[in-house]
Amino acid sequence: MPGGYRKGLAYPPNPHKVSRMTKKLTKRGSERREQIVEAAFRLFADEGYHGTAVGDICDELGVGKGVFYWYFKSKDDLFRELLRTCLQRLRRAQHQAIEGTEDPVSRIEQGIRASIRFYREEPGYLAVIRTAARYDEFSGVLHEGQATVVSDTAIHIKQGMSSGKIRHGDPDLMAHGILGAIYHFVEIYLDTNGSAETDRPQLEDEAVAFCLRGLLA
Amino acid sequence: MPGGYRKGLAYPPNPHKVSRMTKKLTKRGSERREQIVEAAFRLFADEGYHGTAVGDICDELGVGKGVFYWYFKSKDDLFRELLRTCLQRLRRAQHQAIEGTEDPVSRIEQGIRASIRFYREEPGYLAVIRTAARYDEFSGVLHEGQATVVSDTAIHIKQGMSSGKIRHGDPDLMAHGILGAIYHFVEIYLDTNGSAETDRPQLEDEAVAFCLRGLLA
Amino acid sequence: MPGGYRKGLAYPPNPHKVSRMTKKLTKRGSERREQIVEAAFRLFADEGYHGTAVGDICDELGVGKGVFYWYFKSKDDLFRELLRTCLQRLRRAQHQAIEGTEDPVSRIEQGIRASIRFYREEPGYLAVIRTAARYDEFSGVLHEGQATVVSDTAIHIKQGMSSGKIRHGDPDLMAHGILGAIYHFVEIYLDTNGSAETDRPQLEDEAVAFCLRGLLA
Amino acid sequence: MPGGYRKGLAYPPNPHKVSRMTKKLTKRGSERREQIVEAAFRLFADEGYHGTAVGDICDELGVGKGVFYWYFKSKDDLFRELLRTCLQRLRRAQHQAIEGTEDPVSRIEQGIRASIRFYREEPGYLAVIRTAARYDEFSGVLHEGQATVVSDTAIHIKQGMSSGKIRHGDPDLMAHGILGAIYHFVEIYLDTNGSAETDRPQLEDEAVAFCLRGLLA
DNA sequence: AATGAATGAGTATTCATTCAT
DNA sequence: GATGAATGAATACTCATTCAT
Repeated sequence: MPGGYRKGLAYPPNPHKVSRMTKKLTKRGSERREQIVEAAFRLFADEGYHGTAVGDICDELGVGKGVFYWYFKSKDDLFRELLRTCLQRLRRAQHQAIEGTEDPVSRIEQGIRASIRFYREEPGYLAVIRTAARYDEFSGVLHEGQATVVSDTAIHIKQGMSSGKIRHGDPDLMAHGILGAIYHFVEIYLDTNGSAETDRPQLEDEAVAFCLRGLLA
Repeated sequence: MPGGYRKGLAYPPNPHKVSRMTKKLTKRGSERREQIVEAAFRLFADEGYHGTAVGDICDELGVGKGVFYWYFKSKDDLFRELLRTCLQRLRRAQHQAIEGTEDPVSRIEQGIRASIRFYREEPGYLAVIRTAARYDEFSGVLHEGQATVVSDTAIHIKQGMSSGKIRHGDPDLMAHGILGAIYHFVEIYLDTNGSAETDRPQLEDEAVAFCLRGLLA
Repeated sequence: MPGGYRKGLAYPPNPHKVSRMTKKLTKRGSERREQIVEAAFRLFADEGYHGTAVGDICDELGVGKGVFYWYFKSKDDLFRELLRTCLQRLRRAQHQAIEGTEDPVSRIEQGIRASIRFYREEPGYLAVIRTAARYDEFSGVLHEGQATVVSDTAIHIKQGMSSGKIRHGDPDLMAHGILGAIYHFVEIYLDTNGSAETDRPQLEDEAVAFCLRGLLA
Repeated sequence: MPGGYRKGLAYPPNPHKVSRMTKKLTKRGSERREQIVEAAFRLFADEGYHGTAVGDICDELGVGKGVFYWYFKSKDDLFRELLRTCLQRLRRAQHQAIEGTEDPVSRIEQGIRASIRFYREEPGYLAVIRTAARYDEFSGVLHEGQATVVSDTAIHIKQGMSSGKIRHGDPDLMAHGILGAIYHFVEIYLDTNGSAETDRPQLEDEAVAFCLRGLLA
C-alpha cells in the first residue's frame, strides 16, 4: 500500500519485499546501479538524508522513480550501503597507514593521523558519516563500524599495556576516548565542504598529542 | 504553510508578526506555560523533535492547540528555550562542582566529573541535547553553549600551562578534545532512558584519566 | 507550512524545487490534467479561490491529493494558468469580432460588443476574472492581460484620431475608460451564475453608445 | 462557542449576540471606541481586511481583545461601519461640489471632479473602498452606496435629457458607466499609498471629457 | 528494465470569538 | 470596563513507495 509516512522518520518497513537484491545484473544494469549510488552519494553529502528525496536522485539521472526501486529496496537501504562503504574506506585507510609499523603506540598514532587525513581528503565521506550520526536509524551501522575500529585499536592498546608503554585501564574505553576526541576535532576544525577555511595543518599532531599524552605535562 | 490565511492568500510565515511583546502572565497563565514546558520536555526527550507534534503536547494537557501558540511563538521556539535551559543547568552543575577548588587541574577534573554525573542523573537533559545535535537548526544554540564551556575550560588550561602543570599546546583544542571525549563516553556508556544497563560507576575516573593523562604510561 | 518535512526541520516553501522540468505526459496523464483543470475551473468560479481547497478538487475526481501536485506546482500556479486561459479566450473573441472590419471606430465597437457577449456567454470565465481581481497576488497577471487589451484598443483610437473620427486625447486613458465602463456594466448587469435575472439584451448597444458618444447629445 | 473559522471568509454569524450596540457609552467609552475606529482604519487601509487581525487592532492600542468586542459586535461589523463612513464622506464631497451649480451637465461634471479629488486626497478612504470591493460580504454595503450615487447622478441625467443637453438613453446605465470609468481611472492612475507616482494632474479633465463626450470627435 | 501515475498520512499555524475573573 | 486565557476548525504541500503498462 503506497503513500503516507509516519512521525519521526521512518516509513513502515516493507515486510513483503523479498530480498530481490540478489538479482544478477547485466552490465548495463550494474552501470545504472553505480550511477545511482554516485548521484545519491553526492546528494546525501550535500543535502543530508532528508534533504535528498528519492525523486531528486532520479531527476539527477533523468529516470523514473521505478528505476530506483528496481535496484534498491528502499532509500534507507541505499543509505546504509553508502554508509558501509564509507566506513570500509576509512578502515582501509587506517590499515594501510599501519602496515609495516610494529610498535603498538606508533600504530595507534598512525591510525589517528590516517583518520584525520581521510576525513580531510574525503569530505564527502565525512558528510555521510555525519549525516548517519544524526539519525537513530543508522546508528546501528555506525556503531558496528565504530565497534570494529574500537576493537582494532583496543588490540594495540592491550599490546602497549603488556609492553608497559601504555598505562593500565579499560582498552575499549580508551579507544572510545580516542574516537570521540578525533570525531569532535574533525567536527570543529574541518569543514564538510572542502573549503578548509578553519583547517589547521598541525591538527594531526595536536590530536595525537591529546590522545597519547592527555593534558598533563 | 499552515491553516488560516492572512494578507489575502498567502500562507508564508508571517514576517510582520512582531513578537507581540512579551506577555504578562497571570498565575494561571504561568502555570499553564510551565505545564507545556514540562510536557514538551518529556515528549521531546522521548520522541525527538519531529516525533513530537504540537498537537501531542496539547493533547497531553487536554487543551486546544491555540493554547500552545498563546504561550509560544512556535514549536521551534519552545525547543530552543528548552535547550537553553538544559545547557544552563549543565553549566551551573559544572560551576558548582568547581567552586572552592583552586588548582586548575583539579578544576578541570571536577568539571569532567560534574558533566558525567549531570548527564547520568538527568537523562532527559541529555536526550534534549542529543536531539538538538541532530538538527542543523539548533546547532547554533548548541555551539554557543559549547563555546562557553570550551572557553571556561581553556582558561583553566592556560593557568595550568603557566604553572607548568599542563603541557603546552592550543588550549582551545585541548578543551575540545575533552568535550569530544566526554560526549562520546556518554553516548556509549550512558543510556538515555535511565535504565543504566551499560552504565559503569567508574566512568568518571576513567574519563578523567583519559583526558588528563592520555594513553601513555 | 504543510505536512512532511525536508532539510531537517523546516516547512518553508522549498526554494530548491527547481521546477522539475516540464513533465512528459501520457495520454492518460493529459486526460487527468484536463480533468483537474475542469474541476478547478468549476470550483473556483463557484466558490472563489479561497473557497476552493486543493482537497476539494481532488475529492471531486476521487483521487488522492498527491495527484494534484503531480500535475501542478501549486494551487496558485493552477489558478494562474486558468486565469491566463480566460484572458486569452477573451482576447481571441475580441480579435475574431474585429476581423474583416477596417474602420477603427467600428473595430472598437465590435470589440466592446464582443467583450460583453463573451462575459455573458461564459459566466465561468467572468467569475474567474472577478476572483482574480480580488487578490493582489493575481493582479499582476490581470494587469498584463488588461495592458494588452488597452494597447490593442489604443491603436485603434490613434488611427481614429488620425482620420479625425476620434477626438484628441490620451489614447491609453481612453482605452482604460472603455475597459472600466464595460467591466462595471458587466458587474452590474450580468450575473455570474448564468441566471440572467438582471440581464438586458440591449446592454451592448448602450455600452457602445456610452463609450463612443458619452453623455452629451 | 469560540474558535474555528470556515472556508471563504466568514465566521459563522452570531445569532445570540443581542444588539448591545445601543449601549450608552461614557465619555471615556466613546473615546476608546473612536481610538479603535482610527486604528482599524489605518490598518485596514494598509493591510487589507484579512491582513488585519482583531488582535492587531488591539495590540496597536495595547488593550486586550475583550475591549474590541465590548464596543463592536464583530470585525465584520466594524469594517461595515468604516465603509459606510467612507461612502458618506464621498457623497458629502460630491454634494458640496455641486452646491450652487444649476446646470445638470455642470453638476455631473463637478461630481466627477469631486470624486477624483476625493480619492486623490484621501487615499485611505480609497483603500477601504477597494478592500470592500474585494469581498462579496461587503459588496452589499458598497452596492447600496453606489446605488445612492447612481440615483443622484441619474437625476441630473434625466434633467439633462429633458433640456435636450443629454442624449436619450437609460439614465441608470449611464450613471453606472460614469462610475465604472472613474473607479477604473482611479485604480490605474492613483496609487493607494499617497506616493502619487503615476498620478496625472489633468486626470479630472480627461475623465470628464470621456464621460461626457465619449470617444467620438 | 523502465516509466508515469497514484497514494495519503502527517502537521504547523492563524484567528474570530467567548468568557470567567 | 477590561483582561488574559482558551477554542479548534481549516488547509497546502511532501515524499517514500507501489504498480499497471
